[in-house]
Amino acid sequence: MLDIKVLRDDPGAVRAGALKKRLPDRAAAVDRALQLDAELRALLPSLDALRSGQKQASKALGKLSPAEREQHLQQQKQVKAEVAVLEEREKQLRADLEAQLALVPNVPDPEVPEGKDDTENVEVRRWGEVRDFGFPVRPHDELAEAQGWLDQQRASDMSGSRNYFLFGDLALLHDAVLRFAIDLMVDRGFVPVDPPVLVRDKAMYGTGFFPGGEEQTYRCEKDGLNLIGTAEVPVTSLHGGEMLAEEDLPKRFVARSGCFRREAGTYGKDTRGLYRVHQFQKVEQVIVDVADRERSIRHHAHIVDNAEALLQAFELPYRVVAVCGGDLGVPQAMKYDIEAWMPSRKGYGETHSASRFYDYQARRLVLRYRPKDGGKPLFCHTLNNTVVASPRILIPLLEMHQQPDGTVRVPAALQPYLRGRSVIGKALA
RNA sequence: GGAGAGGUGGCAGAGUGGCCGAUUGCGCCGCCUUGCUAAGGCGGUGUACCGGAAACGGUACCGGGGGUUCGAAUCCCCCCCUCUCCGCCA
Repeated sequence: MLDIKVLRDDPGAVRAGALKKRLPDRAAAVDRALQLDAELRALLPSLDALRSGQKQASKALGKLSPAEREQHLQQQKQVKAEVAVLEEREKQLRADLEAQLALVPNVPDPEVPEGKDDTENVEVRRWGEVRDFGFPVRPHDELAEAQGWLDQQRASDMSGSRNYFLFGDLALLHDAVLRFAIDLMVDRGFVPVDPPVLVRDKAMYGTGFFPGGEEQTYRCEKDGLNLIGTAEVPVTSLHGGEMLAEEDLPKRFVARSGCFRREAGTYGKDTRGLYRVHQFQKVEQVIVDVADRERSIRHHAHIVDNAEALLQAFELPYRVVAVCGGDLGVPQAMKYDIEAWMPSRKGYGETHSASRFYDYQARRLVLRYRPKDGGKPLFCHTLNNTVVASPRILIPLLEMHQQPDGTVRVPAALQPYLRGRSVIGKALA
């Protein structure tokens, strides 16, 4: 949610931002919001004056004699009816304004590249070499099935497509990457969190997933709860509605959770293997800090660096891309994706997504802090990034570290999490 | 799932129809007293919106939403949450 004052001051910039995100209908919401805002502001002075009169008269009424009282009572009933009409109008306008304002996307930063979709994201840097294997490379799913580590057939029979069973050493590796990720982040000063995975609409709305993301979300209608697609939702919402002290900021969290995504509208896309699945585990980093753009930008660089440290420890080549306008979500002001090299895809595949929001989420969440100098409360800035998502990360791990005989080398950083083993799997025929 | 008690400002905690946007305490800010520290005295201190250059004025807000009333933190209804007891249970 943007401040309505930003729309009043510079509607053109907000409209242009929505268009940069390739969301023309959301750009139209800017004008609808301003129209409603103007109507509301035209209404309020007269309504307030009317209410003021009513309030005073009511107060006086308490002190009148019974005879005078009767006469004034009739007058007051009239006023009451007038106020009721205007209040109804006010309520409607406020609700409509809120709804339109919620549709207005965050304005992308100037540094966000122009572009229509992910093919126009701009590479910022690369790390690591895409080595020449010198033997036929097995796709991760074939390798994993051959090792007895993966069963997608029975998972589909049981739970539908895009589900999986992991077994044996791959199940252990899955857990190892997650635990490594948490340790890495705890070492870097983040507070570990195990959040709820079922949340009310308020948290989905507050983080900007609703309205718009309903089709991507599993919903437990009976209880009015939603399964989260990322721990960003509960963790960023953690202090929603609260007034933090500046001394408490920044807050840095690292959360591990199950993540659930319906993947509606992706039929036929990434159908193979463990790339796009309905349920996965993710370790997510979230930062809440003061309203300072420069600081947000620095945090953004840091959370990208945290993810790069993990990929480097996993010895996986990757690149960082600046996400273009058309591929940017509604609430984000700027986003970097990190993509690891995946031989079976013959390309880089997204493993991390680092977003900064400024106060867009905090406004929706009413997440505020009181500045040290005792000034007016301000909305916080929020950011988040993946630390690791698994099983997706297992794709490059298996594919890049496989050996000619079908065994898989374990990077040194992960060996402590596998009881010191440096290789997993048996020699395949 | 059943029974009860509660949800009030940054925090704690009064307030059962008009004198309440709300006593008081803590915290915070300013001034004063005081060799330092500790302690004390006086004053100030909620949020949002509207109007205003500002001073300031107005309105709304006592978990959320409806209702009764000229008037609601206070009475009624629905929902959410917290706590205690009982039941069930990984």
